[in-house]
Amino acid sequence: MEGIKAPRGTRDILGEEVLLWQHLEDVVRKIALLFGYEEVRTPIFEHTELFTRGVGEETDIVQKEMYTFTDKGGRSLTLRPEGTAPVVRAYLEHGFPVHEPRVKWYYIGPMFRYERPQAGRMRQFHQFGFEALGFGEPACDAEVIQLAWTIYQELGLSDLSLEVNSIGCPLCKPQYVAKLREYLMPRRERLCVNCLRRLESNPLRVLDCKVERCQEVFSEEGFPRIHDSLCTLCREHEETLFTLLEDLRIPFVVNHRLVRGLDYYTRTVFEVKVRHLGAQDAIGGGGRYDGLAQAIGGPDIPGVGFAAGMERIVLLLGREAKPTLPFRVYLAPQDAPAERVLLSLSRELAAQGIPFHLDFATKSLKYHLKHAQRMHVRFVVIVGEREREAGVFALKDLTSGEQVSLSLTELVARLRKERELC
RNA sequence: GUGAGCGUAGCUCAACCCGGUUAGAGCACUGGACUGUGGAUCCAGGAGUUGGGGGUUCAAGUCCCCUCGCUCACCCCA
Repeated sequence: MEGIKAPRGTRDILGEEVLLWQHLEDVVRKIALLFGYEEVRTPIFEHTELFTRGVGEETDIVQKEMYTFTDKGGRSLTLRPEGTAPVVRAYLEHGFPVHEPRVKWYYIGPMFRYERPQAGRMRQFHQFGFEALGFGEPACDAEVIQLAWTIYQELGLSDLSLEVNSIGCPLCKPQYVAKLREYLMPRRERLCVNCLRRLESNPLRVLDCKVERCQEVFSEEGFPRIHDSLCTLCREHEETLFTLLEDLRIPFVVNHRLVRGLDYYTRTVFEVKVRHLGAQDAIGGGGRYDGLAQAIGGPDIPGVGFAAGMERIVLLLGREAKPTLPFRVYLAPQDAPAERVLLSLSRELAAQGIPFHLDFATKSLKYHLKHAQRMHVRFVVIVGEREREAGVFALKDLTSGEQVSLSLTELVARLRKERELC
């Protein structure tokens, strides 16, 4: 067929699924407000350089997943693959380091990565995220994790696991990388080709290799743990965070192999996983990125944040109870004059804050009632010749089947009451 | 980028192995039985270039090849 379809890796969100998305967004905004995070909206595309420098040349995102294009002015632009670098760019661009160095922001919106789609992975996907810029304290790491945890709880998600690790800072990370390389080089025959490549380009990433033979190497006695290479400050940071998480009664496990894909992370990294979601089981992750602001040309500003995948969360929400449909009144005119009456009524309902669906007289009453039922609407207002002559509105309750004649004021009062009860 | 599975009506599927007339059914939709009253029942109707192209054959939805798309997995992540 010549019909144009949504491009690969994109999709339409419609029908009842929209209610799930709205619910998720409502919860995110509510919890953000509670924790004092303000919304920031950055462009969907940025200069490519922001991501190559901010996310890291060696990352999968930059090497193979970016939607990069040249605009008519010859600029290289990229559809944002993640939210943190743009937020930090906005922070720097608007001079926050000088006039308000400590901000807590959140965002919700689409991200783009060129990958083969599969369950829970799309080329256009959506994330919400929180970023605390200018905060170097471990308590802020704890707050961000608590924020994430609170949202998942508010959404009623269960079976979640939180993994935490520290990958050090520019002082101690290189020392560990050196140790790691030193340990692995004599054993390189036992590593997969992928790990051999990463050992050169991005050594930390070998840790989360899933090849069993590689993991055997990493599990052996004497394999250097990143934890043992942390400098004093990083170690203190980590210990404080763990204590605070325990205070907050947020269950977590330390995963010494958790490194995460983006180059900008320092110290704390964490990931939230869920069972029963197929291969793509991470529904959120984040960490500290004290080097990011400098990497994209700003001053030395610490930061910590997290991002969550909304498609994956909606998949989980969809398995729970169906969303409750909003209250709505169906307006069913029987003839042209009745359309005028109901059109006027609709203006009154709108003024009173009562949602409605107005259909038109080209359809039979039978159609209207059937249609109203299919829309899960409980109340139908019918106006035909009889009602017009009597100057009333017929209100039918589809649940009980009963029907009453009401004046305009009675009708509005009744509907307001029903809406309250809903 | 690699691998596997799958593409038939708006949706779910049948017919495919083993080629054979006009590709069927349920749901949904529209109308009617019921000329102003839904859910049930019955009847009727619209709807398909069987993803696209090529090949084999007297004959292709069915077999073969190519291509596009979808799905899942690898990779990696959200």
